[in-house]
Amino acid sequence: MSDKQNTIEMLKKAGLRLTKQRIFIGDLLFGSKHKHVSAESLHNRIEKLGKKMALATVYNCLHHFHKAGLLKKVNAVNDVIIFDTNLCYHHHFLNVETGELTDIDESNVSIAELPSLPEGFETESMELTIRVKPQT
Amino acid sequence: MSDKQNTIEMLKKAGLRLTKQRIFIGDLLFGSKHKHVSAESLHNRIEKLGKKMALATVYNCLHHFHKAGLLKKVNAVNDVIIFDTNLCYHHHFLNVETGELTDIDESNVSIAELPSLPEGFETESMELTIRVKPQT
DNA sequence: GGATACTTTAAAATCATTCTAAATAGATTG
DNA sequence: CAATCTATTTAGAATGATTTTAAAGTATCC
Repeated sequence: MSDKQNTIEMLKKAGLRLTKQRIFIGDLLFGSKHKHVSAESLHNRIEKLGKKMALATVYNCLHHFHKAGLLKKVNAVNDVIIFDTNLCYHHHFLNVETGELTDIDESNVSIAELPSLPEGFETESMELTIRVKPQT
Repeated sequence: MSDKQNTIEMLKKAGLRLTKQRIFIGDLLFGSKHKHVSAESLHNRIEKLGKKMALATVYNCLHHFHKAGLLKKVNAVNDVIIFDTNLCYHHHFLNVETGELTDIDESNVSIAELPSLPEGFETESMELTIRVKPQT
């Protein structure tokens, strides 16, 4: 099954309409490796590949994918929203100089104790961010 | 020693000039309880107290306090920078509906294992964010 | 194929934040 | 304490990321 077919299946399953733009972006994102993208960075990549697409479309698409559960939102430093194709619970190194995120292999972290949640709340997600900077 | 005197001592020690605005903001922030503020929220509070101060001044002041080590920056959801008067290493609950942060008592969390850092990097800080939402 | 509802798009609008340049006010020195 | 120097405040303009708008385009269903 080609990548394109995979993406189409994925979008269908998620109940999203099959548009050229979504299929194109889906192909870029849902390959073998997990990726971190911002709307801006993804748009740049698309333009470099010679495709024309409105930046607003990229924003729309990322938000739709997120709502459909195909992407995870990650907090980043430089007030840029980062989307992560790795949906499972995991943690990040954040390079504070560049804003670059790197996955931390899940097996390398364990949180031994957790506090009890406030009354009437449930956990949506949990993320450990280790901010790193070049050694001085 | 009055609060005002405390603030003045604090600013002096930090090598910051003593301006009316900084002393006023210092008095608001460095009381008994730890606080989380954004420039916007702090500015609102100041206006409600009947003081006039440019929003840019609040931004400047928060950044200066941060550079001087009097405040910690915290990543938040709604692309709003939050400053925290609690300087020591600690974690947060984040209410995803309201953006409200609550400190997690340090003794309630322990991170058992940590991954090794990328080559040539050192840790700047580390934060666990537990995103919570009202129970459905 | 045609009606309908959802998408894409370019451009304008918005929101948090930063910058600019002029006016003001601490700090320092004589 | 006055003169000077330099940092800070301020209003308003500028920026940068994101969202909205309204019109044109396109997927889906019958």
